[in-house]
Amino acid sequence: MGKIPAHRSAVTLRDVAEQVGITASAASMALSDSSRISEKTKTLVRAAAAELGYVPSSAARALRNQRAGAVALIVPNTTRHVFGHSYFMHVLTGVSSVANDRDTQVLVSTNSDEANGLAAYERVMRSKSADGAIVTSAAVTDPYVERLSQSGLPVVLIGNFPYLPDSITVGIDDVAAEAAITRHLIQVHGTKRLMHVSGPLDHQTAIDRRDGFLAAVAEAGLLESSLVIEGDFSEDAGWQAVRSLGQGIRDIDGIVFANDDMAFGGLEALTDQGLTVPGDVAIVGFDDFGLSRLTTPSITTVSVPAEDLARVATERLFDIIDGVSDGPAHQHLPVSLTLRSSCGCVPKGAQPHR
Amino acid sequence: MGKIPAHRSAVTLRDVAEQVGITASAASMALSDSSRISEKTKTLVRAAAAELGYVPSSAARALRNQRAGAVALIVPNTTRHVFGHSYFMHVLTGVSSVANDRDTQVLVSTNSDEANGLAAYERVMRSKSADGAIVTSAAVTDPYVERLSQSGLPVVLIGNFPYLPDSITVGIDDVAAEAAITRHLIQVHGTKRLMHVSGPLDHQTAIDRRDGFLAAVAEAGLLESSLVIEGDFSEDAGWQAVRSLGQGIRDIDGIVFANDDMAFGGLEALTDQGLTVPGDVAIVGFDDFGLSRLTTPSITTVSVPAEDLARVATERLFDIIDGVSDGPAHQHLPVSLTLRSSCGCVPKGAQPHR
DNA sequence: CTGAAAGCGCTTACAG
DNA sequence: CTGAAAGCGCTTACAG
Repeated sequence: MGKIPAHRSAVTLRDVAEQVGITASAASMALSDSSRISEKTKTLVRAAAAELGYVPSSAARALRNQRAGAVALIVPNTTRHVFGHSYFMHVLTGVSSVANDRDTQVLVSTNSDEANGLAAYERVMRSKSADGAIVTSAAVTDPYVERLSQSGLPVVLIGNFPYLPDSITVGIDDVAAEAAITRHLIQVHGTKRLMHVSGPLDHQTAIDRRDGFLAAVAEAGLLESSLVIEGDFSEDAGWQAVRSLGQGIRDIDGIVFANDDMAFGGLEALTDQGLTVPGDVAIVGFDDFGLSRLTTPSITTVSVPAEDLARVATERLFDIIDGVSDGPAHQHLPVSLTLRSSCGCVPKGAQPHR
Repeated sequence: MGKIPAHRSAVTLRDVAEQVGITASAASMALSDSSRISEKTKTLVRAAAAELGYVPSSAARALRNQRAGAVALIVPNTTRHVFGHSYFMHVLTGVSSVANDRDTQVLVSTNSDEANGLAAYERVMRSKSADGAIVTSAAVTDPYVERLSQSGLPVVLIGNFPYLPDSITVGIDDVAAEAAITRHLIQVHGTKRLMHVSGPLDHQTAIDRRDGFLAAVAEAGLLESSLVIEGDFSEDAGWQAVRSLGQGIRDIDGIVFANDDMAFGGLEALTDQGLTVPGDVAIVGFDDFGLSRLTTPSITTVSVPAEDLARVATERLFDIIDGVSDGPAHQHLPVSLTLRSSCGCVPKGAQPHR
């Protein structure tokens, strides 16, 4: 009693206004630099706001403006296992940086368990906690992605969703990229008997990369001598795929793994069997989220610009939220081939240590 | 005109109430299961809400209740580099799972650049976008952590902050853990000339782990023959530390790396120089965020329960928000030693493939 | 030009 | 017991 609680004393616009001797309305206009308010008053109000440490209430603003001032990053739990931690950190970083520039909060919805009937991220949108969403799911079978993208709410998907032609997407051309790296193996390193270890084929990314592999192999007339094994993007799956061939692995001279994690596992399995990489078998991965340059040998891979994808997707999302709806519905960002040792490009030991 | 926009038609409590023929007030009470409302009306209201797809406006609720219904996970950008992606995904997962159970949103503030004077996360709190914050910074020098923890706002820190005795923290006992794993190297594997590669010594974690190492070495009477090199938790630093000794590395028979990433780099450097691990030199790491079991040899390490830390911290945060302020100010969760090949425990090749 | 009311969507304290 | 007003903190359309 008599003591002012240190933290519960939220400073409101009214406090600022009173200090200057005007109404909250006027103070509001002053802070938004309205031409109705004199420069003198504006200066006074700004000073008072700074002195009192005024920060607008996000709730009041959201309610009044009918805008949350937040975007949601939605991560279906299955996706996390499929794409790994680094991918999401890159995406989160990209989303955050764009959102920060717009003074917008980032809400992460991992949908840990879809216990409550309504998917966690559906609630986020319906409660208007966020003005729009970035979705990173890739499972072809995820019904929520479809619902969300058709809800009319501002949503941008990262990846490719050919079965949702009306959605807005930002991705890479997985087919072309996987074809390109496969061609590299064939044309530069002369591999003739290739294996592809794919991702889970209920994921568009996995489908596309496999198709890219098959296209490159077919155009080189090597379809007959090639094979595809389905994995699940995990390091373990790469290991299993190599092992599953038994001694047959010795007939293979090139392996295109659909991501780096599987390449790590495959590399381990090959080494365990006394095969050298790239000497006996050349291998390549996909993603380049940070580990592929650290293995021995380092992994040749396709560098996916995850952070840029997120950044572009978020900018697109803001455009949609703001009613700017031009721009291509489906965008592809360029990727680059990162040539390292595992394909035979950089001689072992010759590469600088990072 | 005449066409009802599909998505902007937010259903409010008033819509629900009208359908039942009561006031919004009554509908509100019905949905919150107030004893003032008859069972019959409650049933009607619930049905109407379900039919119309009513979800309460988070902004209106927040404004009225003076509660955001969200917690913030604050990640100073320096920290991300220091602890890596996996650590944050574990923390995020832990925070999300507890927040989900409480129907609370998770807001991630990465404070990408502290351009706007006020740190991004200070704005989050001041604008009442979140009711409390989990902070994962570890830099001893971070002034914001101190300000935030002394702001009176509900804040729980993950880690140890001895210089902030009034803060609420959840961490592990880094000193004891590093001492324990060092003792393991000495007592079980008989190492006599030990090196410690520490983290950046302006981080409490780095200081504590170094102190743990020194304590164990001292109690074994090996202080004379031991040395400490400061790293920065990066894989590269581990590599550099080993290299920096030149041929002197051949006098070392045990290395305690302050985290796994540095152990990876160190392992590579050792192997490059023709030294075998654990044959010539036994090494151990710290963290166990997923990669240490995949290297060859796999890395013996201290398993840090990052997700549990986050979970406990978040539960604590909710208690504080709810005014429950008992419980220890500084909590330590137990850690476990995970014995693998790099210390010499599991004979090479004998371990099952993950 | 400027003052001050209305209203965003809730919840609960108050009046009847 | 129950109906309906008041008010959370903003912003802007409206009245003067």
